[in-house]
Amino acid sequence: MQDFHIEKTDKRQHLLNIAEGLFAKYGYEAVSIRQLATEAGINLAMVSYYFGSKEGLFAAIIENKIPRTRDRLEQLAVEHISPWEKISRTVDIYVDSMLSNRNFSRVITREMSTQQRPENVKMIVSQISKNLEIVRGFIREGQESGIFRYVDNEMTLVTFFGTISAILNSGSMICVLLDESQEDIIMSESYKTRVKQHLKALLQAHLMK
Amino acid sequence: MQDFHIEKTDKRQHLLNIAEGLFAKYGYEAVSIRQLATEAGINLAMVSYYFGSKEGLFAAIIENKIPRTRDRLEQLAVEHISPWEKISRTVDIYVDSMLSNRNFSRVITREMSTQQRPENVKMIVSQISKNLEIVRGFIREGQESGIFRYVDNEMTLVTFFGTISAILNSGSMICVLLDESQEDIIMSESYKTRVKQHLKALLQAHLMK
DNA sequence: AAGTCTTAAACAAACGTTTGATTGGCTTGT
DNA sequence: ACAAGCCAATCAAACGTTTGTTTAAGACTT
Repeated sequence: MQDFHIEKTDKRQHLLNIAEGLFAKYGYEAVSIRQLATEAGINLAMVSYYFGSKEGLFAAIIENKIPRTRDRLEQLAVEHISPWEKISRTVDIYVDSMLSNRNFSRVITREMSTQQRPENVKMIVSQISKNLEIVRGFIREGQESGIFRYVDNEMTLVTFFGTISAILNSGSMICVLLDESQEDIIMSESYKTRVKQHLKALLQAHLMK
Repeated sequence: MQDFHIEKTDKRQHLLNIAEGLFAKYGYEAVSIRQLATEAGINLAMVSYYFGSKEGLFAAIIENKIPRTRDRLEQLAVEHISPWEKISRTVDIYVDSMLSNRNFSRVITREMSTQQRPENVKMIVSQISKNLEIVRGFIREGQESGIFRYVDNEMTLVTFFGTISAILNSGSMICVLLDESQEDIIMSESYKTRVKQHLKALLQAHLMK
């Protein structure tokens, strides 16, 4: 069921995509190089040839795809809109990017919950924490201008990311909760809208005076 | 660094505890039977002797420790207290049980996010969803008696569990966020209190009219 | 003495990685 | 223009480890 007509230059990227999907589904250790090679339609030696090692492949997935969310947040930071509007747009940005790059987000989440490859964790944390700092800035802004309550800002951020992570990582649980049979409902546009609406309502009630 | 004076009858349980910790830390596939045996101070053949296989050991961890949260929730359900009081006590129950059984909760979370052993996922989901049903009942109760808003109930539950899961699984992220150096701050009693307070404030603002 | 527990050793299978041969396109010297 | 040389890409095969599991003999308990 795989594509045997892969463009030469895209072969490497094709392998990266396949690997991302398999790692997201089964976890790093559970996916063998042979499985990767078979599903990507290449020889297993090519993995080492391209990336040096299995770990090299994994690192490449992370490095090549650290989301470009930062740019969008920084752009948001300098706009002349209300703090609440910034929070609201932050919800849009994160739900869109994490649910659109579902596999990647799951790989990242699982890597963070493991203490196996600390250098990876450090790198991811350093990236994400910069984003968190920006969002925390939005909350503070609202508080200093008197329209937000003084809540537990850090825990509020945890709730924000925790909600999205839960949606990404507990697909089968969500399906039972929503009485849905198919898991890919999570990817649908209407579902994204629902998640956004919920997070906005939640944060508005929590933050706004 | 291991205990060489293990009570005979507790040897099996000791292995279960060690395994739970290692699986939580590194993930199922990344932990070998040899590593398990060494850290538990037993012969590696004992794992198969006790549990038949590595998967058997894993299943035993799950089966022997499906949290007794249900009993506490069901007891809560029949008490004559306000719906909000029930939600508030639910927060206490879940934060206590999940943060006190941190390793177990992490094993469960990771198992759910994987599509490796579907029978395990099914079992876990069926257990948890019963609990969710009870909590959802509390929310409905509040809505029908007119003191709760009609929010997105399912998403609210996702936020509830997502927040606690994020705390359990993203320890290093949280530490950066809180400017803490040591990870075991998460286990401290004062931290538990903080999580509870946050969740209660959040849910109150979200739910109460 | 019987039966349970414990052990070191061995097992096949699967793992990530390396090797050496082969290919095919590109440059180079004439 | 064309053979020679080169280099990156690709492959099947084999490498040495490590994996989970089994075995068969020994030790301990009752």
